[in-house]
Formats: sequence, C-alpha cells, structure tokens
Amino acid sequence: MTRERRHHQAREATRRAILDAALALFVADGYAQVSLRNIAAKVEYSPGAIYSYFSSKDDIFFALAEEGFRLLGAAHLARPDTADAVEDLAAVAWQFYEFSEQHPQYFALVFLDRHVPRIGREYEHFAFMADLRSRLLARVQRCIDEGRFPPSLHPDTALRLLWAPVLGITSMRLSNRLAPGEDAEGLVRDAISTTIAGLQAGAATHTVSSPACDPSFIPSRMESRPDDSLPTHS
Amino acid sequence: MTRERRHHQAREATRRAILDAALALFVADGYAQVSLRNIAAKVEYSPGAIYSYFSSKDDIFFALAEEGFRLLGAAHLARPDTADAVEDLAAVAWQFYEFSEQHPQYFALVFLDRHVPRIGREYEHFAFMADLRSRLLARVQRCIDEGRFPPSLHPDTALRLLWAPVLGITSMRLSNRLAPGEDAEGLVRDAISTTIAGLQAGAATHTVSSPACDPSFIPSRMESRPDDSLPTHS
DNA sequence: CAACGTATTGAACGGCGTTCAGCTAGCATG
DNA sequence: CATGCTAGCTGAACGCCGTTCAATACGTTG
Repeated sequence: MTRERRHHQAREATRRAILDAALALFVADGYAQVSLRNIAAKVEYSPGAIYSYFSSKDDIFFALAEEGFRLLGAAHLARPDTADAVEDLAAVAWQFYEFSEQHPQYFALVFLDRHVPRIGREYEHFAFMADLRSRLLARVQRCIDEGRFPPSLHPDTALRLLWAPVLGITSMRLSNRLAPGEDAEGLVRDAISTTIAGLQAGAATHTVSSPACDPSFIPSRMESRPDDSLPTHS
Repeated sequence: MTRERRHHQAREATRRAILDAALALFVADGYAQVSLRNIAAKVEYSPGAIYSYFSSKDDIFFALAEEGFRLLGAAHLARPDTADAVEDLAAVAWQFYEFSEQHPQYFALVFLDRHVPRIGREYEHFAFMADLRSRLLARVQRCIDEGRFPPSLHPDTALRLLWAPVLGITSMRLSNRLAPGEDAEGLVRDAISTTIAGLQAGAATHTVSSPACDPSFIPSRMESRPDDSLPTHS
C-alpha cells in the first residue's frame, strides 16, 4: 500500500518533470520545433523512456492543454454573476484576454499554436471547456431572453463573434505584431464593446451550424475516419 | 542565343512544374505535412534534383508566397471603389479572409506565425503591406467624413477592430480549432457586419496611440534590412 | 567521334517520432 | 543471504524527413 503509493508518487513526479520540460520548450521554440529527443534530454532520459509516461508527443501536448483549460475555467468560476447579463458576457470575454496576459504560454499553446494536431475535434474531450462553453451559451440566452440581444441571434454565433476579436488581438500581441506603443488592453475593450453593440444592433444574420455536440457530422471535405480516439501517425 | 533562350525556357517550365506540384500538395495536405520527397515524386524527379531549382523547401514556399501576395494586391486593386465607403471597407476585410483561404500558408507566415523565421529578402513585401494600410486608413477617413462613422473614431482603431475578428477566425480555421462543419465564411461575414455596426454605433471609445507611419502589420522584430539575396538556413 | 557542361541520380548524413529486445536495479520471497 | 520477479530504462533499430554531393547520364558543340 504505502509501497504502491510511493511508487505512484514517483511516477507522478517524473510525469510532472516531463510536462514542465515540455512546456518550457514548447513556449520557447513552438510545438513543431521541439523534438521528443529535446524533451528527453532536458529531463535526462532516453527518448524511448518518455513512452512509458506518454503515448506520444501529441499526448504530452494534450496533457498541457488540459492544465491550461483548467486554469482558465478556475478564473471564470472566481467571478460571480451580476444583474447585468450583457456586462457578464463582456466580463467573460475580458477574462479570456486577461488569461492570455497571465498565462501567455498556456494561451499560445491551447489557442494559437498552429502546428498542434487537430485540436478542434478534441475540444469536447476537455470537460472544463465543454462546461464553460455551456455556461456561456446560457449567458447569451439570458441576454436574448431579457431583450438585450435580438431573438434571431444564435448563441453559438454570438460566442464566436465575441471570441474572435479577443483571439485576433491576443494573437497580434503575442506575436509582436502590435506597434510599440499600441494599447492592447484598450483595443480589446473597444473590440468587446464594439462587438456587443453590433450584436445588439442585430448585424449578425447568418445562422452558424455549430455541431460541437454532434461529432458524428463530418463535412464532405474530409473522408478520413474519425473513429480513432487518438490522432493517427504515419 | 536561341539556344540559351530555349534552355532558359525549359528550366522555367520545370520550375513551374515543381511549383505547381508543391502548391497542389501544400493546399491538399498543409505545408508541414508535405515532404520534399513528395514534391519530387509528383514531378517524377529524385529528391536531390529539386535543389538545382530551389535552394530549399522553404524557398519553394517563398516563391509560392510571393505569387500569393501579388494576388492579394491584385485582388485589392481589381475591386474599384464604389459609392458606399462603408461597403468598400467591408469588402477589403472580406478580401483578407479570402486571401487566407486561397493562400493559407502565406497568410499564416505573415499574420500568424509567432516565430517569424528568416524573413530575409521578403522584406519588400511587407513594405507593400504598409502601402495598403495607408490606403485603408484613407478609406476609414472617408467613412468618417461622410458621416457614416462617428467623428470621434480613430482610423487606426477602426482598422484594428475590423482586422481583429478576421484574424481571430482565420487563426481558428487554420489551426483546426473550429468544430467540424462550422461555417467559417458565414462567421467572418457576421463578424465584419457586426463590427461595422458596432463602429457606427460609436462603441469604440478608447483612443489608440499608434505611430502613424508605423506599418503595424510588420512584426516589430525586423528593424534591420538584410542584404542577402537568399535567406540563410541553419 | 570526342569533349564538355549541365541535369539528374542515388547514396549518404544527421535528425525526427516511434518501437522493442534486453539490461538493470529494487523489492518480495525462499 | 540468495533467488527470482517486475518495472523502467537504455540503446539500437525502423522508416520517415531535409539536405548534400560524388558519380553518372545526356544533349550540344567542335
């Protein structure tokens, strides 16, 4: 018992060391540029040894991504709702931006890194994000019910439209594409209020079919089978 | 003379064939997933033969990227201004998104990549972007002058706010972070119209201090102009 | 035909993610 | 203390990758 527990703790410590090394390298050099051999060297293991802790390089990423989501979800839960549903919505958008300032490495890894494998499909596998998402959808619905947003507005669309500029500005900020004196925070505030004003004006007219809860739908473009629970490697 | 010209034409034809094969493969599978061996196989050459036409795999990409950028400029110039200044602005935003669909790799390189590697002689293309930007600023000013946008609106801010959601959605799309079947095009259309509605409502209140001459599309990292005719590779 | 110059090949180098046979060290048991 | 078991690690190997280069094939010229 005590034996097994100590054994388990040792394994967990090694796992932790691998994740820390991987996160540091991913943040410094980008996911694609970091090799599993680099990670192994950083924790002073042989490359093969990693595979007794993670089933693949992708698996390491997903473990880190889950931690990032958890941090984001915790920040969201820390703020209680107010009486103003629209203000609550804006606050959440702002929290996402704040998260990008407080944990740029996780934000970049989870939301920006392009060479990360097929995260879109895996979103639902992160319970925290699915939970957070449904809470936000309900919040949008509350805005509609209270007459603050037009009834024709699709909650999925509203969420995306609010998220898009935050992501865009954060992308610019984290990739040094903002001018030296440019005020990213003010820009995000403007973006949020502008988007909300546009939503209230009813400018979003398309209905976005968002099958986030229906993974069985596959666009005709991709004929590869999504049956595998893990990404396939050639 | 005729001899050399015919020789030159043959080389150019082979170059063209390599570029066509590479573009087809890049579009189908993505830059990272395409190997130089794949390209060589598609044109029925040995891998090494490619190197007498292009100095590296990156070089092939840059050649295609240059063509892509030319297309972006052409698309912008091809659309004459209409009587509706606001509509013109929306059209440009949409053109940027279209560019991200037609040339995702180049879009990613210029607007998304967090580690801009070895931009080398591609510098002049960014100068072109600075030129485009000043034209767009004038366009926003026209909207203000015509009373379509509030006079308090800063043109730099307006451009940023319009650009942000396009960049954000494109970032999601190019990094596979949209749910399967999610309609990116409809989302972008909604984002543009929503943002414009928000701008017209005067929701952008902050004044963004942005150096007027600074082409903020350009990563602030590159202040030196490299004289090398070819990009260096490690 | 011989000589030349260019285009192309094919092997090789080092690095990648990944797999696996086998060694090794630590513990439970005889 | 000796034995055997097991988990974890190593190191070699596989088949990819981008890239280099000596050797070769070939079209053109003299």
